[in-house]
Amino acid sequence: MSDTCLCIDLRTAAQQLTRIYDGVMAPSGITVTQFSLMHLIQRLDGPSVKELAEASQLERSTLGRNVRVLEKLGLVDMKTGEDARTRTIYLSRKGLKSLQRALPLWQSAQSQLLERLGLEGRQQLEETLKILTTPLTAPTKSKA
Amino acid sequence: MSDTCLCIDLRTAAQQLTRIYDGVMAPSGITVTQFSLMHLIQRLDGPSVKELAEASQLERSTLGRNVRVLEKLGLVDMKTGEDARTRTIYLSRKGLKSLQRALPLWQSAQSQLLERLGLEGRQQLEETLKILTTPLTAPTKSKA
DNA sequence: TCAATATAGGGGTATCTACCCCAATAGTGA
DNA sequence: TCACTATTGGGGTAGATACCCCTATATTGA
Repeated sequence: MSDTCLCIDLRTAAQQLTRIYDGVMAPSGITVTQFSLMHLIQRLDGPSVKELAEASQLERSTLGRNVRVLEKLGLVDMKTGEDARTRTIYLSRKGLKSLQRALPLWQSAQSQLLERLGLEGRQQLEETLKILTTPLTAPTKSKA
Repeated sequence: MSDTCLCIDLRTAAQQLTRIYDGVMAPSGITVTQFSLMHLIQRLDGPSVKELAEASQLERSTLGRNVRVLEKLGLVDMKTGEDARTRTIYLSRKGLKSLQRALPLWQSAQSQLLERLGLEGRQQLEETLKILTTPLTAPTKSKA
C-alpha cells in the first residue's frame, strides 16, 4: 500500500475530480478550470496578468495562455493598464453570463462533495494538503 | 473557507507536490512522472500500450505519447507483440539504470512525506481521495 | 471462407502547465 | 538627464493530458 506514489496518487485523484466537476458543469459550456479562473477575475476586479497568476498560483506565462483561451472564446477582454506594461483582465458580458450559468452547477458538485466529506473531512483534507505541499529539505528551524 | 473549489485546490496541491518530488529527484535526470511510469513498466514486465494505460489510469493516446517521450530519451524500447496490433514496452538498459538511480531519491521524498502525514494521516488521505473521486449521482436531470 | 465487427495504436487537435529568454516599459541612482 | 536595473508580458519550446477518428489487425458469425 505505501508503495504507491503520493504525488501520482494525488495527481490522479485531481484529474478524476476535474472530470467529475466538468461533467456536472458541462451544460454551462465552461470547464471548472475556466470557471475558477473567471471567478477569480471577477473577484479581483480587473487584475493584471501577474496579479491573476499569483492569485491562481500559476506561472505568468501559463496564466497568460489560459487567459488567451478565454479571450478567444469571448469570455474575457483585456486592455492595457496605466502602466503600459500591464494588461488588465476583465469578464466580458458573455463571460459574466457564462459564469452565472456555471455557478449553480459548480455549487451543486461542490456541495455534494463537501457533504460527503463532512466538516471534519474537509478540514483534514485542507490540513493534509498543506502538509504535503510544504517544501522538503527545509533544514528544520533556523535558516541556512 | 468553503468557497474555494475542492477540485482546483486538489489540482494545485498535486502540482506543487509534483514540483517537490521533481526537485528531490532532479539529480536522477528523470521526473516523478517518468519515474512512476517506468516503475510500472518494470512491474508489468513488458505491457502493451493499453495495459500500461489502464494501470496508470491514463488515456491510451496520452499514455502512448508519454511513452514516446521516454523512447526518445532512450529509456524504454518498444517492439511489436505477438498480436501485431500491440506494442510491448520495456525498459532499456539505460532506463533501468535511471530507474535505479531515481529510486532512492523518490524513496527519500516519499518517506519524508509519509512521516509527516503519519499512518493515520495517510489512511485518511487515501479515504478522502476515494470519496472525492467517486462519481456523483446524476443530478436529477430534468432536461435543459 | 469471408464479410461484419471489435480491438489496439496512433495522428490531429486542443488545453493546461512550466521553464527560459526577449522586448517593451518603468523605476532609480549618479 | 541618462544609463543601469527591475518588472511585465509574451514567444519558443516541451511535456502531460484528453477527445475524436482513422488504419491495421484480430475475432467472430453466417
